[in-house]
Amino acid sequence: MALRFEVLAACGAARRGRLTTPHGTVDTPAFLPVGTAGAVKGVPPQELAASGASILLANLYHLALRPGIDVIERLGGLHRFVGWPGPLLTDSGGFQVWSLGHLRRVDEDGVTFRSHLDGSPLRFTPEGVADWQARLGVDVAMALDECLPWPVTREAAEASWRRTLGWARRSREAWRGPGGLFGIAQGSAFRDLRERAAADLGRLDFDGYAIGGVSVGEPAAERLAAVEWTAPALPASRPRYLMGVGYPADILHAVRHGVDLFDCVLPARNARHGLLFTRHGVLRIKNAAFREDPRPVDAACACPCCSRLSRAFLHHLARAGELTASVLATLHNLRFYLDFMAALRQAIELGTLTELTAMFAIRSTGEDPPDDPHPGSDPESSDPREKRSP
RNA sequence: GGAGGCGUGGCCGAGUGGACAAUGGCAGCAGACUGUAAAUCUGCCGGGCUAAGCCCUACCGAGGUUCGAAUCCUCGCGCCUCCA
Repeated sequence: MALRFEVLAACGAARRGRLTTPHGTVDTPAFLPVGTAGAVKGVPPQELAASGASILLANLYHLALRPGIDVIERLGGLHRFVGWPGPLLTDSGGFQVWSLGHLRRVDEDGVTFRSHLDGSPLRFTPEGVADWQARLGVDVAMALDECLPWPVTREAAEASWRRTLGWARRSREAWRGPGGLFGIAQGSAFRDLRERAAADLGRLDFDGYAIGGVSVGEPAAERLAAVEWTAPALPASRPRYLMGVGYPADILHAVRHGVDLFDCVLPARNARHGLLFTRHGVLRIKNAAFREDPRPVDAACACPCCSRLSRAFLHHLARAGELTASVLATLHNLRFYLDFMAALRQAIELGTLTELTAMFAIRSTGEDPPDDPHPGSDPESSDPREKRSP
């Protein structure tokens, strides 16, 4: 078996684990920064390691389109190509079935995309996707799945799951890579379907199991429910991976239900858009309130940004549209997420999970963000400009 | 001295008799973002109200023509270009 997963400690359903891959180990719960095209936008691979990342996510659809699987293979595989020697996971392109919904056609055998770059057709089948990921040499490959939009009828969700399950089976049989292969459970917002999907998938003996089909625009309650239904129904001996989630509160919630791995574009994208995560809540650095704020973004953070730069400077760079603002903010948000995950791991070992909500300014789980017309008025926040995380 | 051109909301800049509180862009104020077609997108952006409607004040200034003027005329003021 290419991957080994051990559960080192538990706290309720939450697990403190270790995933061993061909390119190194991943302490779980872990967060995977999203490097769609091979790098997190604005962050060189070396800096990523310094931020505390142990495993990086890249995207097969985007890499297959550009520069092409052949090119990466000839250049010595994905690790060498992107300059990241640690564990790598590639998403299969299943998410693009949703996000690029108008550019693809799904049939029983697979998916045909029309390139968003030049319109040329590109065929994705379970076997082809497994083969590409094997040739890239990734540590964790994802089976091709159909990520459904929300909402969707029960009939559509059921038919889709039957198809995705077939693809999962074919992927499992086709997998010849050096790393492990994860299957992805779907089921949309239907409890019995979610539970059945988890059970169906669990019988296929994957190296890990993902919960897919969330964070596609559904209400928070449904997203949380999908996790609560699916996670416990997946094999306990393998890592569980919640794809595309989320805010710290979502992550904490999922960890409490036994999820081990997460990935999300939020820390990187929000950073580029001027939204910074801090231990005192969220902060929109471009807001006028920070123009002359000499304090660091988060005094408790050791990222390159917080260790010597002021909010005022970051505010200035962001307003000036300077590239460096994005770089610094991304470095910070990633560091925040990775610190959060480290704290989560420690809390599971110590049995102090509950205290995290205060440490990282997490308001609650299981609720949509409140419609507060005056955010920042939380009495627990030391500064009215620091807003609580959703 | 002569000839011509131009002055529009914080800035740039459309509009050249009614559909104009006045297109755009920038700046400004706020918000969104969840397995990345995102360094993106959205809302507000003269003032006031018993606000999807109404009322004021507005296109350098002052007069005028007209049912009606940012748009036409006259006179100022300011700026620019060319020729001497």
